[in-house]
Amino acid sequence: MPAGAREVARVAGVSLSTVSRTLARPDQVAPETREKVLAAARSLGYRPSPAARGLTTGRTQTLGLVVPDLENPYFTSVVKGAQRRALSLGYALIVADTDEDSRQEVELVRSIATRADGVILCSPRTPEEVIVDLAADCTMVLVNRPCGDVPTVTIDNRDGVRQALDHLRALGHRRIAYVGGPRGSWSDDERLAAVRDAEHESDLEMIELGSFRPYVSGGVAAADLVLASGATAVLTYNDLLALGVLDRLRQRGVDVPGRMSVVGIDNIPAAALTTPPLTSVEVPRAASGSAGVDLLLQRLEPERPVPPAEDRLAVQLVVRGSTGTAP
Amino acid sequence: MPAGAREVARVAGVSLSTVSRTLARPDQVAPETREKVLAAARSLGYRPSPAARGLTTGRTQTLGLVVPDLENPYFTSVVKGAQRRALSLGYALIVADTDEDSRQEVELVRSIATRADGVILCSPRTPEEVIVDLAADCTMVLVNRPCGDVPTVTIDNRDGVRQALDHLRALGHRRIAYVGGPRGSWSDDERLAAVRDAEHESDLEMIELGSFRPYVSGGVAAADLVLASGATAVLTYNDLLALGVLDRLRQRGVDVPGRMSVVGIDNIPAAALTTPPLTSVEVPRAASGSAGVDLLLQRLEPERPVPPAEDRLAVQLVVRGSTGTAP
DNA sequence: TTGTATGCGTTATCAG
DNA sequence: CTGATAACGCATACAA
Repeated sequence: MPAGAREVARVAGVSLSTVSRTLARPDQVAPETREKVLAAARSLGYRPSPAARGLTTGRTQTLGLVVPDLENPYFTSVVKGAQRRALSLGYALIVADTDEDSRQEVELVRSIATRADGVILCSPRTPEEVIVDLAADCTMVLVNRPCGDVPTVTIDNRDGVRQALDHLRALGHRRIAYVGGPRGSWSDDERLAAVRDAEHESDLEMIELGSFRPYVSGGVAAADLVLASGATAVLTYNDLLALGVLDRLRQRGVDVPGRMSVVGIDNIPAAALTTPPLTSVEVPRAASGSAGVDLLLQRLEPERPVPPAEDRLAVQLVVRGSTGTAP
Repeated sequence: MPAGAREVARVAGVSLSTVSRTLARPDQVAPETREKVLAAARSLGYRPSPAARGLTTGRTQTLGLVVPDLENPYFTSVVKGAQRRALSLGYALIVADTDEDSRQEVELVRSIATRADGVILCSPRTPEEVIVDLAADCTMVLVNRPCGDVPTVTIDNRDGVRQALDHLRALGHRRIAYVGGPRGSWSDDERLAAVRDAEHESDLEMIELGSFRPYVSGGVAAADLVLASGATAVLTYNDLLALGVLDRLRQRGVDVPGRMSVVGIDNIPAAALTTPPLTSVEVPRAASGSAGVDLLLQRLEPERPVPPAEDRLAVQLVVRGSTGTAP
């Protein structure tokens, strides 16, 4: 149904190769011929077949993105950022969700890798060896976890925790709980490490709780432990956990921030809408996705002049109503 | 780098076509040969090139999905549902976000259509003619808006409004505001029509407000109008608007549901987390995406035995704390 | 049941 | 600057 280059050539009265050349390197064809070809192409609504092109060039102009859960607001933003950037660079983006099941992840990535020039993988908990293995025969980059020498874009987790704890400390809190996320995830490791550093380098007394699954339900469960711990403030692994904590505290009639201050990490959209609004560490989620694309393209097209991809994104505490002076 | 069918043939000691046949129609090849081929393929990590296959078959085993905004929780779920279903049927899914800019939508769809066997389009506000035009040379289906004779999966908007209003009426409310969404969107038309029907068929007095952009900010703006209208309850076009309304009401010290009851539509995850939790009409968002894929496949592979795709999905009111008896 | 030959739509190479 | 021709990797007649 769609017109092919052959027909464009016929209509324009030139050869097939001239058509191809006109579209690929317009400057290597006579202006006059160029116009004829372009006109013919336009009138026929010609669009080169990416499949055919890919066969000879080896490039599909398509990237892949694999995340654990599309509905997790964190990854939603990563997808948005990656899609936007990919599109603007002329690439389509295949998106896949592993449903938190890292077993099918390898197969998924391999499958996508055959249709794409490279894939961006968000996989917080998959074993390092598995990823290194994968990276051996798929060109890929990682988001939010370093692994071997696979190119990675990360965020400054430690600084985020530091900012949050500095804030709480300034408000007079000394006994602070940390509600941990998925044990073994790089982010949780980093955040936990920063928590311990803070404890050693200041007069803070940190109480480590967890791990919890990084969803609202986990936070609900954590809240009671936090209360029992005698802490006057709590920092959670992410905002979803914080939302759960807030919800449970409200249920139990605990005043926030009067009796307990709460800080989350990620600054997802919902954070601004709770009662009270959640103080949270803003992390550049969309920028992570965008940077993932840049990093990947840097490998795919070293000649393209892309901005030197940042690989360690900065974070910034956003103070809202859920934190106040210590009781 | 990746092994080709030719090499598999060499290793297995058979011809190229036998390899191809073994994978496509295993029963038309001698069991013994089959094993040899499969073994060779496995040992080489052979994966057929989708591009090459697509060239001869005309199918890419890829679908496209275009939405206005990936970060809108409504579409996030549609994407999740579509991705899941596509994957389970052996298709990859290219996802694109128009950033609410329907001008680039046509080009985007066409571009994706060249790489996919069909595309699912969520486009609430694009003019009908534009879509009909597009559907003329792209095989596509629509989600959440009927248009000409393009296959569409919709939800039962009218029934949703009816359920919401029945609920409020049962609680004694008689004067109810409706905060409208994007004028001209099919969903808003339907919901508005249901609102008017309800007014004519009962003793309800409906106050139409709007239109508002279907985001939290719109709800914040709408809240003051709602208060001024003398209504005792408000139904919003969607949950995001309802969240905005709730937020503003809290700011102004209005008791919910004591002085004002609030009902949203969509039942997005955040609806359960507000204070008070939001009563909302659950709409099967993920199922919409899933059904979109089914509908598309029904056209692409009429022979495949798929469940007869439902094209009008049912909704169900979920009552939470934001609604109570009329003051 | 298996192998041979041809074509899918494009790019790339090379000769004109 | 342009045109003929050979790949690209696989599927599918058709022949054996």
